[in-house]
Amino acid sequence: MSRWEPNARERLAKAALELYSERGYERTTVAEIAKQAGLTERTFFRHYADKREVLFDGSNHLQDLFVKAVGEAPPSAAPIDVVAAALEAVSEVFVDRRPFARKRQAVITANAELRERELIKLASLSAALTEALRLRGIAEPAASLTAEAGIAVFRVGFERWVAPGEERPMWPLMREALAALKAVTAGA
Amino acid sequence: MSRWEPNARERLAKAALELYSERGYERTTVAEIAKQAGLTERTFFRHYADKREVLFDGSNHLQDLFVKAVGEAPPSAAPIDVVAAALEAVSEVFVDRRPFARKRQAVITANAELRERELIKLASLSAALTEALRLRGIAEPAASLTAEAGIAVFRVGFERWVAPGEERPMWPLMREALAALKAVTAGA
DNA sequence: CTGTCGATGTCAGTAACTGTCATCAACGCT
DNA sequence: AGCGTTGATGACAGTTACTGACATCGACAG
Repeated sequence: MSRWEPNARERLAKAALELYSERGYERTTVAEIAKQAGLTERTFFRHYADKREVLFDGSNHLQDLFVKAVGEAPPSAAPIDVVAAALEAVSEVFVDRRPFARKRQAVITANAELRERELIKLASLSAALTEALRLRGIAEPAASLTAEAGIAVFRVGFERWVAPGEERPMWPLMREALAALKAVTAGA
Repeated sequence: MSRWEPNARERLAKAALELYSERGYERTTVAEIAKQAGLTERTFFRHYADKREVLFDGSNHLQDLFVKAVGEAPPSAAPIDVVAAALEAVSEVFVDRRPFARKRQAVITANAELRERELIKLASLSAALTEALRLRGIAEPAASLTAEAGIAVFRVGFERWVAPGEERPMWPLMREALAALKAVTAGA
């Protein structure tokens, strides 16, 4: 018999999302989250660096997926097609996650601090993508710009995918966004 | 004779940049900044919403410049050319600001909280750009993607412009970044 | 049976940020 | 000249995010 209930980290993440949804991020204290999870405030900060981070536990996983997909693309593929392949691979793991994503995104969108954190996670993703593209022999600034463009497509596609009423799967939305970007940068 | 020294806001911004540069952002307290400026901590928070915002006083001005330049582009110009024109206009105002920009950027790059704030300012810029493009009749998602692409170019170009040893003016660097983006999204 | 380990609790402390009230030069009005 | 208002600042108390240090005690290896 264990001394404590297992899965402290997951309990904290769940409690945080619930409370942020109900009362709003700002009117929720860390002490309340910890109490809801049957823990203390100090333990919360042992699992998450700060009050925002608890909503971004999956971002490392997402980043790994992107990098892995880039690494597995055919060697001959053009940079933009590598990114497209990564977007397709990533889209798959979001199937069945839309209800959770919507709840989480509503919380993030409602608070500036959380939007900041989301942006730096996307920037980190972009940096990892840049590095993965460079490993394929793509030079700067093409690598950075391809990565930034890919993240821009991901952002726009994701926004539409979580939008209320939207029911199409993620990949077609990403493909549309990518096509729109290509059309726009083509010049006229 | 005035009751207080004038330009409290500017004094605070100057003191903050100096102290952040010398000791680092985290080891500087708001009380120290205020004291250096001959004011109190409470007054600091009357001028700036938080400890980060004091480094981003100019971002509204930059945003206005972007929007204004988009509005003044020839009506027949393609979206990407409108953004290019805006980048050129914006580049002009950075002449003579490179030493200041380098000092400020060094502080921001060294701290995650400040990078977050910088990212949300760029996101706000992107949103304003999107709106300005929509006012020209450009539909979604082309407007968003053009704006995001423009900001990506600005980011890459700016990064090179502030890099140590770089002496070329801003606009050629922006032009190069834009050309690289076009090359990359063209598909190869 | 015993010693180490690891997750948690407890507690004190710092600093960012906020609400509230007081102060007092400047300024306009009579 | 007198006087009420205004606006920028100071003073001060309070909340809460976050950190460091030390204590606790089941699990587990030997």
